[in-house]
Parts: sequence; C-alpha cells; structure tokens
Amino acid sequence: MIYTMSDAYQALSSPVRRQILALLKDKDLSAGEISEQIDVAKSTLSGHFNVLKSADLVVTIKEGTTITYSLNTSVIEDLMNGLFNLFDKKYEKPEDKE
Amino acid sequence: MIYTMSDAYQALSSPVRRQILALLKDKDLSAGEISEQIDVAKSTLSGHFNVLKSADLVVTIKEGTTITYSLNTSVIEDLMNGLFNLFDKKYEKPEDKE
DNA sequence: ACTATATTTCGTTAATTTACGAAATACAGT
DNA sequence: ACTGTATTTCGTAAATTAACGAAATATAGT
Repeated sequence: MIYTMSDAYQALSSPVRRQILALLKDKDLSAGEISEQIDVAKSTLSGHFNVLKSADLVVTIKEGTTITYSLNTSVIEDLMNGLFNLFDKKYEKPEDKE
Repeated sequence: MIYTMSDAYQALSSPVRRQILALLKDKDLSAGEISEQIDVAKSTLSGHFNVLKSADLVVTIKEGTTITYSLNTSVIEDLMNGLFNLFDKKYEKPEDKE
C-alpha cells in the first residue's frame, strides 16, 4: 500500500475521523477507549480506523486482544508543508506587490 | 452558506482540485485558462470550481463573460493551524517524555 | 474445550462524488 | 436581432462512502 496526499485529505474530511485524531493527540488509545468517547457503532468506527491507517495518519500496536492507535505526526507535517507551498510563491513575486 | 473544515479537506482530496490550486498560486486565472492546462471536460472542471468555492478556497471575479479565479489563502492558513494543533499538545505534556 | 472480551469483516442501504456530452445562460461585438 | 465566446447547468451513469447490526475472528483466562 502506498499513501497518497488524496488519501490523507480524504481521511481528514470526516468530522468523526478528525475527532479520533484529536483524541489521539493527548495520548494513545485503544479502539474500545475511542469508542467510549464517540457515538457511532463500533463497526463503523472500525471502518474509520481503516481509512486513517490507509492514509498512514495513525499506526497501531497490537497487544493481546487490544489494539492501540497512535498518531503518525510525520504525515501531518507533510500535509502542512504541502499547504504552505500553496501560498508560498505568491509572496516571492515582486509584481504582485502594488 | 457556511464553510466547514470538512468542506475544505474534502475539496483538497481531489488531485484535479489540488492541481487547480497549484496553478492559482502563481497567478489568478480564468476558467478557460485553467481548462487549457487540465485535461478534463469543461463541465467537469466547472463542478470542481464549485467545490472549491463552496469550501471558500477560491474566490471569483466576474468581468464580462470571463470569470477569474483566485486563491483564498486565509482558509489555507486556517487548515495549517488546525493541523498544527493536532500534534502540538503532544510535546507540551511532560509525562509524554520518557 | 469453554467463556468473555476486543475488534473486525460482511452484507445491505442511502447518500455523495466524479465524470461526460448536450443544452442553457450571459455577455460583447456587429 | 444575430453570432461567437465563456462558462455553467442538467441528466445520467459508475464508483465510492458512511452507516448499521449480525456474524466472525483472535486472544486470555478458567
């Protein structure tokens, strides 16, 4: 599997998935702990986890029967860089000054 | 119409739309000029413009029959801020240090 | 082998997205 | 009023997404 920028943005386009990421910014959490704080069926949540994994926005550690999710901040950095480049050039061009 | 973060990320999830934004970072362009550089039907492109407008990522100026699109960088800044907050906290918490 | 717990996979349904070509709209020039 | 140019809207089709509950899988403890 290769991760694309499209996958990452698509993953971020869901409020539920952004909520999951926000929970993970404080500490790593298991699927069960996340499901306690978000009001959708566990099967639905599991689908969201797959989207986040496919975008490489989270990584998992399996220990016994519990799966712990944690943020992969490097992809988030990449996204920020991409966004920065988007309006970077505009200020380098003197003819844009009035 | 109110613009949501979901709209913005959804808009960015399409390679065609990111290509449009990349073209606009150098200079404002009309729909026709953009369509010269991107290989999809004009009607399809028009749909993409609508998505970008609905996300407030571009603004338009109509002059005669031509519509000029330009980047709205403030939304892009907002997105960068949102992403930054996502991994900010992790480094503020001393208990995360080992 | 059995039971309980954690999580995912499957089947289904409804909604949304992306693409196209054809037709419609809007404006400028003649 | 007519023509050409720029762009959008409409109708349609195919693919993807997001949700649910039920069933399946995996592991730990008894």
